[in-house]
Amino acid sequence: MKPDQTAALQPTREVRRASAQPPSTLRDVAEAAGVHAATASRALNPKTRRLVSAETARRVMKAAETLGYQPNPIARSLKTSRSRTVGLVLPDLTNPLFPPIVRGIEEVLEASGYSAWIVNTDNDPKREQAQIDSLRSRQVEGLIIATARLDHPLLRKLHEQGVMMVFVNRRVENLDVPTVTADDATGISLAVKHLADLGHTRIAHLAGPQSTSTGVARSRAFRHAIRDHALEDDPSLVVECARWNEEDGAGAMRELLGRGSDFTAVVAGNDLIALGCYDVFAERGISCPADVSVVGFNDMPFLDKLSPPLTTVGVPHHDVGAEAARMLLDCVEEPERHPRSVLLAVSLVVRGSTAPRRP
Amino acid sequence: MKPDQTAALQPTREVRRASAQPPSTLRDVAEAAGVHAATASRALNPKTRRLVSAETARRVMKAAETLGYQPNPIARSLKTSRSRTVGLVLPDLTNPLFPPIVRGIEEVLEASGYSAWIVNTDNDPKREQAQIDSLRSRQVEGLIIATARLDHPLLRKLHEQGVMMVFVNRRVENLDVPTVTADDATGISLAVKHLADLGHTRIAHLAGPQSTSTGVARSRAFRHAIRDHALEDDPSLVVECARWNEEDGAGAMRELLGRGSDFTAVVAGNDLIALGCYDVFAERGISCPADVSVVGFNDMPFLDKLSPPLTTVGVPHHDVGAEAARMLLDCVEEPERHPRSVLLAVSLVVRGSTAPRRP
DNA sequence: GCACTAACCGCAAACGATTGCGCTGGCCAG
DNA sequence: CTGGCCAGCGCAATCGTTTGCGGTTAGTGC
Repeated sequence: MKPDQTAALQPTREVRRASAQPPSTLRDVAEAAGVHAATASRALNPKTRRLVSAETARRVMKAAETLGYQPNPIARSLKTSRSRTVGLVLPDLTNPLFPPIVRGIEEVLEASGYSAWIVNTDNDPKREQAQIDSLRSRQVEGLIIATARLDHPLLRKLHEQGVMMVFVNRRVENLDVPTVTADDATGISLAVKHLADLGHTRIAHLAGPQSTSTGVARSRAFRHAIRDHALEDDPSLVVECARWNEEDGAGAMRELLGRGSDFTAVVAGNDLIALGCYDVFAERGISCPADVSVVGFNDMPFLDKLSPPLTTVGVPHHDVGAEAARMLLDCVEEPERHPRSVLLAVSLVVRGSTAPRRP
Repeated sequence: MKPDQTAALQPTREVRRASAQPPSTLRDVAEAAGVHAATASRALNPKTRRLVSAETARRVMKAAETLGYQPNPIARSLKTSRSRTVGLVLPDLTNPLFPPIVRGIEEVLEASGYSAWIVNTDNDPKREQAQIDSLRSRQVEGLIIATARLDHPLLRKLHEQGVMMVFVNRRVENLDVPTVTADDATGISLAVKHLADLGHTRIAHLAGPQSTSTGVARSRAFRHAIRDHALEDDPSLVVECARWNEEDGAGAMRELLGRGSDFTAVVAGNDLIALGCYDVFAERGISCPADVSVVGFNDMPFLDKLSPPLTTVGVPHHDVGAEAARMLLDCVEEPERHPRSVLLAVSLVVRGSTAPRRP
């Protein structure tokens, strides 16, 4: 090991290019202002500034300004065990559902001087454990979790340990953690009403995983809506997908067709499941919406360009993220506050995949 | 300020829930093994393990094991000014092009014990500057940059300062920085050949921003391909988009139609620009591919479900990311190595948006 | 003129790891 | 028997901040 005192980004390549002088430290500022580092620290922090005289505060701040001083977050974290950082735990960034949420989160975090560490779990509990461990060792001050399952021992344990968390989209059973979700129930109800208004009476449901709160909320809402509109309540018309993706959506649709019970419309657990239906329709020469109407859930990007454009339930992803971030920051600021949860309003986005029932 | 020595994630809420004992430190391990912290440090690090006797090394490692010791990355970074972290600078995570690249990057980083910090710049130089500053202050060991413009003073300066970087998708003019891109030239050439084979002779090009290397590479390749196939080389058939998005794609298509020069096919700078064309076609009752064929670039997700499914050139996004990460790690490991660049092979993905020219 | 207080500021100890250097003891050669 | 060497380990400094505590100064009341 040769001694290498250069900062991380300064390469060891010998006398490489222009100087790149090392960033100035608090000591530099203090020296420039003719005070002790401790005083400089207090002068720079608004919360402690009243502990130093106005005059020295001014001098220190000017020195910091001219030196272009930027506090070293690493050193600060080490001392304070805070990091102005939160962890963001996603199943898979590749799902177009998440980027808008991420943007919403980052927007409000940034306004408060925080930032987010994004990790993917691929729905693998081992990975999830490892990623969360890694986040915690980096001193994140809280977690925004998008991977919750109804039965989720890891999250339960974290909560017992007092880890600050908020859930997005899904929640854990009997766990009193702030959650922000779309209003699944009215979303589904809007969808069913829309189909009922179009004359459909035998409506199928490709439910999301019943291991997730969202999956059960939506399928429960589906049953209720069916009864409310006095439509045909046939258990053989609902099939569950093991995962929220196209593949399982397609599988469920094949299963449904295989059962032979007829239907003229389907409400899918989410947009990806709906896309799975599209695949099967293409396979089997079924026409949408002529033969069967489909409605999705989420209104993920580019659905309007599909063939046919997918009718779906629009949820304000950006707001979901923003709200979650706000709640997490609230928790961090005043941990005693009782957890609230918020339900965001949704709206039906009618496009081309739904049509009146063929007479 | 009340004294708060609890770790970041342990709440101040009084005696909240189960204990959540503080994570064990190197000293704890050392004590348990009956050695000094320095020795424990050496024993735990494979590179320095030969400095301690095999026996003590064993004892220390066992102690670490039973205590569940996890080194504190913050403290380590502070001391070593390394972080096992790289920065990932994107224009906008919401662009479906990026998530697969991100996954590729994370995959190889993870294998080497690194992880990535993702930031968005929204194509705003101020934000870019701020975000990169923030990354650097967090001691990232290198940057993967997806926001390069041909003329990019900030990146040029960073390179002069010796900051480790690799570019993805785009490069900076006259800057000798490792880059991984798709093979734009053959991609465009495949597209043009495909259209020529279908009988098209007047082919338009909606070029990407000429401020980006990718934009100029693709439009240059377009001109060459046109000449190679002896097609009509009419300057009024190419219009430039200011940004790589649907909106500007639509604008460019309107401009093109406004010019009145006729054409039967268009190769778009990327998929989003192509989607912009779809919008305008819908507006004006133009039929694709009957009236005009369209080919995109990138093969972003879900294009196969569009109406019509978009013919495009497929680029291995995941590999782009993986390769970039590998190169960055190489740079970090041996900074003297001369920068290589890699060009990844592309392939034409023929779908429904291209058809033989109408007689 | 003295005691007392408040306002300011510096000292030094942390936070948890890494690392140059120096000390110890055992071993071997002369 | 002595000197030298080396392996193995501990000491202490260090990274850049934050913060409890104690010391100095000036100001006030009597």
